[in-house]
Amino acid sequence: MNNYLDSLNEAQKQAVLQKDGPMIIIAGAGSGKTRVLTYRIAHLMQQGVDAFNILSLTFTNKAAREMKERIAGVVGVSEAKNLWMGTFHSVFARILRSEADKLGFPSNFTIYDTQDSVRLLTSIIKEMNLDKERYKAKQIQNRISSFKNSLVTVRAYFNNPDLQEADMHASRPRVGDIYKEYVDRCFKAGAMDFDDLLLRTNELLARFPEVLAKYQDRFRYIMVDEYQDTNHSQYLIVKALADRFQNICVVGDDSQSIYSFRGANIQNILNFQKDYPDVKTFKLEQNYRSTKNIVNAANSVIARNKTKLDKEVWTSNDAGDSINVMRTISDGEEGRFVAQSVWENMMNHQLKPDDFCVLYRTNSQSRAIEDALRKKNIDYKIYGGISFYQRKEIKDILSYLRILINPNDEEALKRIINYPARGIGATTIDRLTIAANYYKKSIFDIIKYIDKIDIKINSSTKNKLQNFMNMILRFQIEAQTKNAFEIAEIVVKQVRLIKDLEKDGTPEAVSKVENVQELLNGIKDFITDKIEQGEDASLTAFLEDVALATDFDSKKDNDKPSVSLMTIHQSKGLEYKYIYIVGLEENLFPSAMSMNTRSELEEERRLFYVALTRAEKVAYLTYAQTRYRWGKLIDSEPSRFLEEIDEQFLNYLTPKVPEPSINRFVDKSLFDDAPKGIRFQKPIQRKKKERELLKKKEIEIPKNLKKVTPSSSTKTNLFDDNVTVGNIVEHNRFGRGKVLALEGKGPNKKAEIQFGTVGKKKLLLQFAKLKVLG
DNA sequence: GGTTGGGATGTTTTT
DNA sequence: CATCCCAACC
Repeated sequence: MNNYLDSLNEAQKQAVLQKDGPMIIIAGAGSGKTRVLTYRIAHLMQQGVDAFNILSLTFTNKAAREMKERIAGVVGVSEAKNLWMGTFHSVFARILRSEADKLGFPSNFTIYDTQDSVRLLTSIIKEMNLDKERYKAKQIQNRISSFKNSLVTVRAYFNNPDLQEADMHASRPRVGDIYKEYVDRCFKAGAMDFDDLLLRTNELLARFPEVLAKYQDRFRYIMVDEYQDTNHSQYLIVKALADRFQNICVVGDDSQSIYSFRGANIQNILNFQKDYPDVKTFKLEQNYRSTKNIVNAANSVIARNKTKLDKEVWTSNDAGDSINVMRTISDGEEGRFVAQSVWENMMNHQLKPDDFCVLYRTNSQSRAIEDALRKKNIDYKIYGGISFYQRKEIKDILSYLRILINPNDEEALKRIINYPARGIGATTIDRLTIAANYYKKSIFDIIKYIDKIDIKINSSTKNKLQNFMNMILRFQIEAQTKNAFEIAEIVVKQVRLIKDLEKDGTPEAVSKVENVQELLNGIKDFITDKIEQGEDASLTAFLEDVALATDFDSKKDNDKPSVSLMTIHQSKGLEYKYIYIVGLEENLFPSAMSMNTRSELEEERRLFYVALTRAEKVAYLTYAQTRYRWGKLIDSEPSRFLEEIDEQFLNYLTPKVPEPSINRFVDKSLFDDAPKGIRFQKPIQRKKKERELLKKKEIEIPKNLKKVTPSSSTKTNLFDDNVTVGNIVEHNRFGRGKVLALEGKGPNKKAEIQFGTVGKKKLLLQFAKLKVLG
């Protein structure tokens, strides 16, 4: 307990012992950064700093949890509990909850995820009658997000001619109006998106000096990990909070800045010295993680970047193996190579699956690896991709829970108001939305007062709306006396979400039911865990946890050892004995989207640096000559990063220069002006032509003629009266079936038919075009 | 108003 | 290849 300083090297020790004033720790990859942070906090506490006065901002919630555990090992569990530790988003979400009223938000505001934001924008763009091709919701969402990350509020936008001109230039003059409407709608819904959690925190601190003073006084010692990946908004929060005591310690590595696409500004770390002139700088340059070959190879690549701080990462570890480079024919073969290699290494070196990690640039690359590992019966786990909480069936249930907490949550309401189907269609929702905009109320409020306002909705639909509302109100009452798990269980049962799925019986439906079950278990675990810890176990707390959770946060320790598969971005801060970096091809890694400017390419290079420095012992770099992308086979060139590694550290498992394949003898451009093939014409093109032809024909056929022409078959009849109970009939899609019952008259006449393929169906005879077989 | 299948369309990375 | 959107159909 008191000899923790002895385990540190000189540079680490200096950083731990530096107590007051601004300081920056430049921490090379694998240099024991977490160790330093942990001990520094523990040391502060031993020096008499109250845990309540320490704020530590980490990059993931998992990192926060692990650090807290390690600190608890030094200072004890009960003291460590009082530390403020977490991601920017989760720490400030918590603060915003307690101060929400000042900003006009309810304390149980909803957190919109990206999907919610995009849906809301889609709806706004539609309501404004804008061309959705020109105003793509996803792109607009991105743009708004970047505004918020650099603190450009709606008003700031309209005061900024440059930004407006840029949008004008992109033929999107209404971006500002959309932005304004989006912000208003979020406010009305009592919702904040991810960026709002930071932007509104800035607003809170700027507008309310007494609030700023309160948190400045509380957070007397502030630490920020992964500082190279903070954005402007985060930078300002930190600056404001640290302004009084100036006890600010930032930790990071400019060579590992990889999140500029979401607003991270590498200048924050590069310019830290300018912000705090009397800053003390510490450099951790000794790498404890990797072999000499890996460290030096990584250095040789990152040396090509121009934008960087001066530092020299070195190691006293063994030289280790050379870095293996493998070329394969296809992405499929790449996967098989990885699986085979993992298997052999496990056998030859007594390793477990969790000693291995496969890294790739894009999530879609996981598939080929996955297939190969599965065939070899090697356990694996994929991180990222579509998270559990994004799945439709899960989001639907969460939307019910969100509505009970905050009935104004527009996106949640729209998801579930007609799921399961209760006869509230698109037209009704549109009318409600218009009314809500007009009265400046939420849709839920409109439903509440539907009898008191002028709205064109018929009484039976009004009834359905009121039934829906009453159901939600009933749930709300239940929620007052029951815990999050109980209420979730009630919702799932009463809304019959599972029942329909169970009836379905398809493999997809079965897995959905399992997912719902898993969600319920997750809520239960959450509650017991929180109660045990003496923390907030409310439904609001759970929903917040879910909104800000990452894949790693949900990882259970009791999972069986498995090979990890993830994107390089997600691998930040992790380490594995064996690392496979796959897909080292031009246009994939570096990405085709990130080769236009020097700074983009430098970020790709940092990404490669991060990937390689995850490895402790052995690294494999693989690339494929052909790869499926968008379902099409394309040729690939090896990545430039392979060329950039100093060759002395490499071991080629395949000859460096591939044998030219047959199609490489032929210059394809020779045929560029050849007539578009008769035989090899793309089917899509043919279909397009067919459609055009059909269109022309349709115009030529008089409409009334079509009506009287039921079908080419004389045996079918539009007003089919010769269908009787017991008939065997044939339907052109459902196949053969037996008529079980008839109901209705004339055009409304329906038959209930038992089909062999699709089960029971009720069909209107008018449309069904049944062929009576007997 | 609900369902379904075809078709268009899009993939970098994520709190 | 996979998802989303829309038209056609029920």
